[in-house]
Amino acid sequence: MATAETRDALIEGAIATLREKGHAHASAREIAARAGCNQALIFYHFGSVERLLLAALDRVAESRRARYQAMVDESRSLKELVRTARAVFEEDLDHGHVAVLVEMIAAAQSDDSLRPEVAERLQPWRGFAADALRGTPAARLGGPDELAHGVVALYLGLELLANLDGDRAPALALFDRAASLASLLDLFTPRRKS
Amino acid sequence: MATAETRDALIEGAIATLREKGHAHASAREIAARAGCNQALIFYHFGSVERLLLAALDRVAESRRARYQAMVDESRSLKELVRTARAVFEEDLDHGHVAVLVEMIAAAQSDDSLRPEVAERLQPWRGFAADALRGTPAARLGGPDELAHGVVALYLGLELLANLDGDRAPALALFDRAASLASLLDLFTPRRKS
DNA sequence: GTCTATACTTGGATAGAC
DNA sequence: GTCTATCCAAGTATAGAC
Repeated sequence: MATAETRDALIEGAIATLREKGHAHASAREIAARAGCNQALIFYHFGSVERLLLAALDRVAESRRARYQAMVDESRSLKELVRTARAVFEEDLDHGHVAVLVEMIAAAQSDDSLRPEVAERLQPWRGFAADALRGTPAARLGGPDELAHGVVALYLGLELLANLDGDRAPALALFDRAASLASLLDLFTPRRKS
Repeated sequence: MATAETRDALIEGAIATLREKGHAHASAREIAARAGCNQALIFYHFGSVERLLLAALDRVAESRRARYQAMVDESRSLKELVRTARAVFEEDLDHGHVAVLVEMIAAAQSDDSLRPEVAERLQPWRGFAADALRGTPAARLGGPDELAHGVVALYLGLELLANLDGDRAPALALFDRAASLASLLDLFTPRRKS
């Protein structure tokens, strides 16, 4: 098989494994089985399991970033932004998109070689969240950068709790409260950036 | 040695290991070395490594709950509550108290046997946060239960990001913004619960 | 209650045939 | 480029001596 196809299958296998089994059980043998190929190929193509997992993280992060960008572009008010965020949150939970990210972030917490790699790949998210808030009435509540940091942290925390409890209702209720608050803020500054 | 002392040493060893090496490297051998005793004793006293880790989680969770309760009791306004929360957040980061919790929550994400145990042990935190907010002007922004869920999620998320980046400044800046907002809310409802 | 010794399992990684 | 075979390290858990 061509190199590109095998690499692709391995990356998809790694994503599926991280999502369903977590970083702790994302072994070379498990991933290779899902990719339908041999365990040794991981080391041939990626050098180590860790580097394959980082490639998987790259793919998920980019795919989600694109999705979030589209979400922001479609929203014409802060309230709309919050409501779409709620929909995307459910989408992420249903498909386990963010679960992959959370697994890698969690694993990086106490792994010195993984930490800088994961941190670098999470960087765009903060910039993205800051852009989304800029020009929005929410920016009146604080600097966009600080607010963006909080939004990312909250999103990750809500994902963590929703998976833990197997119950997304509290998170969704919070989104709804935020939407009410947002529509209030929209009254004073109804228009978003030019 | 007496049973109680060995159990205690093992629990402390488990806490230290979770904090410094994470759940992935919290093995029986590593923990026993820190406790200054033999690996086999873990199975004699706790039955399995997992059950020892849960005992460690119990101890940390209870110790933090007591600390947070004291913090809430000392605060006379929402602004004071936020400022003390900021101080405790730094305390948690410095000593790695919440790191232990985060490790267990993260590990529980994709471990069917761990998930319900960890979820049960996190339960009091939401109730605690809800109590802290009740009677506070923050309750005007939404139901205390929903808000409490958000506060816990945000706290965990901020811890995750601060450890990842090795930089707590963005989190602290966020606390400061929240304090400003809180003092504004205090103007309208200066007094807390009777 | 605590130790040593050991059985058993899983996983990362490499060598070498094809 | 992909496979089989294999080495080696690390981990859980138990048996049995002390």
